[in-house]
Amino acid sequence: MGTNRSYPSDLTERLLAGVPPDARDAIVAGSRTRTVRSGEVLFRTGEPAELLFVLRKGRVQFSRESRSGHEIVMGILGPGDVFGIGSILTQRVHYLGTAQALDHGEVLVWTRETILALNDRYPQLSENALFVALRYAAEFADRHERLVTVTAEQRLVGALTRLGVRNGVRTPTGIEIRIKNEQLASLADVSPFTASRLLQQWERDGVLHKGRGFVRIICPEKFPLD
Amino acid sequence: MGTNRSYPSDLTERLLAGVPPDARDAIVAGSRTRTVRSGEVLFRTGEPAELLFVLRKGRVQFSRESRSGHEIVMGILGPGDVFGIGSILTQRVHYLGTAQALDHGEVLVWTRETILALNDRYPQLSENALFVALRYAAEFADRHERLVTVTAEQRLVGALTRLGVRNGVRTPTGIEIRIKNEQLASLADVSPFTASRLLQQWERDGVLHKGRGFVRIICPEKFPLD
DNA sequence: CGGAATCTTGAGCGGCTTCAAAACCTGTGG
DNA sequence: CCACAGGTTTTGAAGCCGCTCAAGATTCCG
Repeated sequence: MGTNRSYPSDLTERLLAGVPPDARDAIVAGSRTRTVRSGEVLFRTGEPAELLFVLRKGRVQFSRESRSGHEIVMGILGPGDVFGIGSILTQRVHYLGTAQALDHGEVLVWTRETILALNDRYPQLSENALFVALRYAAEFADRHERLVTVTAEQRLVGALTRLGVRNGVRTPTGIEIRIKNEQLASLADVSPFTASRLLQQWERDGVLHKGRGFVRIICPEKFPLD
Repeated sequence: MGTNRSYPSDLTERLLAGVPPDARDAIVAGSRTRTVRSGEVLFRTGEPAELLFVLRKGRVQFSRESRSGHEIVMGILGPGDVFGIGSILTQRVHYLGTAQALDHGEVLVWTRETILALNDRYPQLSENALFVALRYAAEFADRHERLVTVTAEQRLVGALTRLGVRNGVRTPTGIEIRIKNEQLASLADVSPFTASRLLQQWERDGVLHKGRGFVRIICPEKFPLD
């Protein structure tokens, strides 16, 4: 099996919630710690779901590629996030997106075989996975609702604030988000041009500061409301 | 507990896959059979997920209401479909859509308390629920991809063919789908006017026949390709 | 038959996207 | 230190897809 004997404070909380400490040890012991380089692809859309991941350090982009070639970013994952959940199923399924590291980082990895055996002993695993899966479903549903109801500007505001809360880091001058225009645009379902223009405008209004590869939100309450 | 002692052939297959027959009996015995009238609401968006459903007869619309008041149809469920999956979680969650019967029909219902107890004995339940949840997530992801990549016309073709496969009934003259323009439009993420115009055009081309509340696909292979 | 729900039709228009090209940053290597 | 090449972002102008809105036509049901 694996090589881990200890587990990080609560970075596996989503997967191991409600699991007693000794069982946690056993489960984490079945994983392998793996470091990933920036840009490394962990799996691709449509591949059989053979591995389960918990992100420890760094960020991972979850995306799809449309046949017209352009990338649809479905989410930016951060430490603690669980992905590759299909691997917990006895029935084989396929990954529904591509996972690609955005930074140098670290993940816990279980093989399907291992996680299935563990789930046999600790069925709480699949229950927790169900919780995670439902959260993903809810996120997709929310995003879809926004896409068909609100304007491009409102979607961009929403995407920025969500990113700020989940992936932003506090700095003396505001909340900094490491993201490129193109990713941000895709997350908000807006063209990169529209994203650029709106960011531009908000920078003039003193709401945020931006540079290549990042946005720093200075004054979130000054975002347009309606 | 409930009143059911027998279970229908494989209408609970999604929920009970991989569960041995005697266990199936026990699980189904924990449910209550309930008939629903057309138009009846089983639960609403945001309510705590207290009940688990398996649809036996009839159809159920799964939808959301945007704050601007208009309805977003997320899916049309048919016999065998499982919904209200959040009820299997120990952690309380909320329904992420509204379930409304479209016909007079019949459902199996479990209370959260019951299904949690059953899941304790038969953890296969939450694994199967995970499978279902991932399918929903995949469906949302697909729909989103279509919305941002293909045209309104292509989405409408897609929605129609999917409906035909899942909810359509064979007739001598084609595959008949019971659906109103407005539902169809929402499923395809198109305005009802656009839907009407396109259907009109396809009727002229002899691809389908339509009336109030239904569409009969005569010649699916004649749908526009690109 | 009346009335409500559903569907159609036309005209107008508007929010975004598209496209091309230029400007801009940033790390690299001479 | 400077120049260069790559990726990234900006800008402007043009256009279009599909939506909106209002009004009318149709169908169904009680």
